[in-house]
Amino acid sequence: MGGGRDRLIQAALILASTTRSLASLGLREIARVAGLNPNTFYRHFENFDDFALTMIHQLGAGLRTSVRDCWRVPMREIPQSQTADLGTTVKRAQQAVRASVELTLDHFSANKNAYITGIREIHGSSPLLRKATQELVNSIASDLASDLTFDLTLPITDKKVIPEIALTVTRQMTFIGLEYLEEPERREELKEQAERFILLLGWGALAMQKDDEGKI
Amino acid sequence: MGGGRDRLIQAALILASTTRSLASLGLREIARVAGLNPNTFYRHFENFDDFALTMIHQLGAGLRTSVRDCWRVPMREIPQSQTADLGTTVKRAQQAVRASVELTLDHFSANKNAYITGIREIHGSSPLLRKATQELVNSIASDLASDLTFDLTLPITDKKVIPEIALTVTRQMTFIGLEYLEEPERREELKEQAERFILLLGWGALAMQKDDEGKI
DNA sequence: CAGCAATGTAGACAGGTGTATACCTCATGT
DNA sequence: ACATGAGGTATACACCTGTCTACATTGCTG
Repeated sequence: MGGGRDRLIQAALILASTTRSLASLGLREIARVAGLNPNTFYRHFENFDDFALTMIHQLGAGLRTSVRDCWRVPMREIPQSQTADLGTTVKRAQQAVRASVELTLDHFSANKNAYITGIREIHGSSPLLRKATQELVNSIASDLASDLTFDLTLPITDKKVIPEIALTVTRQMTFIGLEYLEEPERREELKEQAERFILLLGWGALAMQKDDEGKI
Repeated sequence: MGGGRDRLIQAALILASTTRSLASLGLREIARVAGLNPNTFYRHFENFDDFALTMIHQLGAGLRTSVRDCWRVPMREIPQSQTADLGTTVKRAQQAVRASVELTLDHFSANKNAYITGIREIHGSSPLLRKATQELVNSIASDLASDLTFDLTLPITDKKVIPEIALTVTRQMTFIGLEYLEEPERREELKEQAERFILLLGWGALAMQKDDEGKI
């Protein structure tokens, strides 16, 4: 019988996403669900912190790379701006955002347990796990910021504002994503809400910049 | 010796904000910190859920009423728009937002333990506490939405967008507020970040509306 | 084949936990 | 003046937890 390590991680994932927070799980509890002797735990991990951290990193690495495409693929289909007139560019951007939101929320559904477990630790009680998950959020946000600047040549001059928008969107998707998972009957409404929120930020960035230029 | 009930709540507040999540605290642990016999717990509360819920409600009621003024007071000092020209109105709005953010973050500092304990349960593991804290967030957001519509007569026609902005701002302050408490050296930066984010949403709402009107 | 490292198991220990039962104290209302 | 009930305490029980030591199985490698 092999793969005890993975079985422990799988068991913890199920337990954490359905019952309590990852940090509050017990080593015996996890081993019981995994169908293993409690001591097997020590064959693979030093402490419980070690276990939880490798789990977060493993889950996080998977989510980070796969969620990136949810935004990048639709973005690539937008033509570089400034070629066509502003009206059609905006319309295409809107469609891209809609497609991105759709893909991202599908990604939440497809990785439900991982998202629930991870998000639960963002504001959780263990400083170690909090730090790890917040770094993950920051990584995903900075991926998004890179893609926004390179793939979608936005007419935004203040380069500081794009990372901020990316971080805000990523954090907000934390809330909306969990609602999406927990209240399936509101899924369409939540998609529209997320889309509107993101477009609002985009519009805001453009309008604010135009105002600043007018003043200078 | 009296006030055992309050001493239990105070003890739980200290424990929850400094060590683990409220839901994962033990009844004996709390009584020990309160300097009381474990069984005293049962004199005041049915279960642990009962205890945690009354605690959330008590803390929440206090926070809700006092945080409302952090926004309302500066808002009241803005003149009704449409009287002066758009330029000065925008400037005054910006100052009001800055003052509101300042007051709100001071409010976080003054109620640090309560905020940490509460926010930790928003995405926590106990469905009961999650529901209670999310309702609290929704209440605060809807207070803000009311004040925005009545005190600050915004030129926004689509009435659905104001509650959405209020909810988004409230949720985002969850993140920024915790960072503000945990990283005092970044406080000024965080204030500016919060201010920019809120103004971005406001600009976005106005710009998007202007665009819609142009299309009709 | 022998040896070895990795993986899993069994049993035991000290300590913490929720909760039930019983007892004490003291202010309050009649 | 005294019964009553609320708040607080002491003890005990069964259970669960993390961790230690010792033993068994497996598969690879010389």
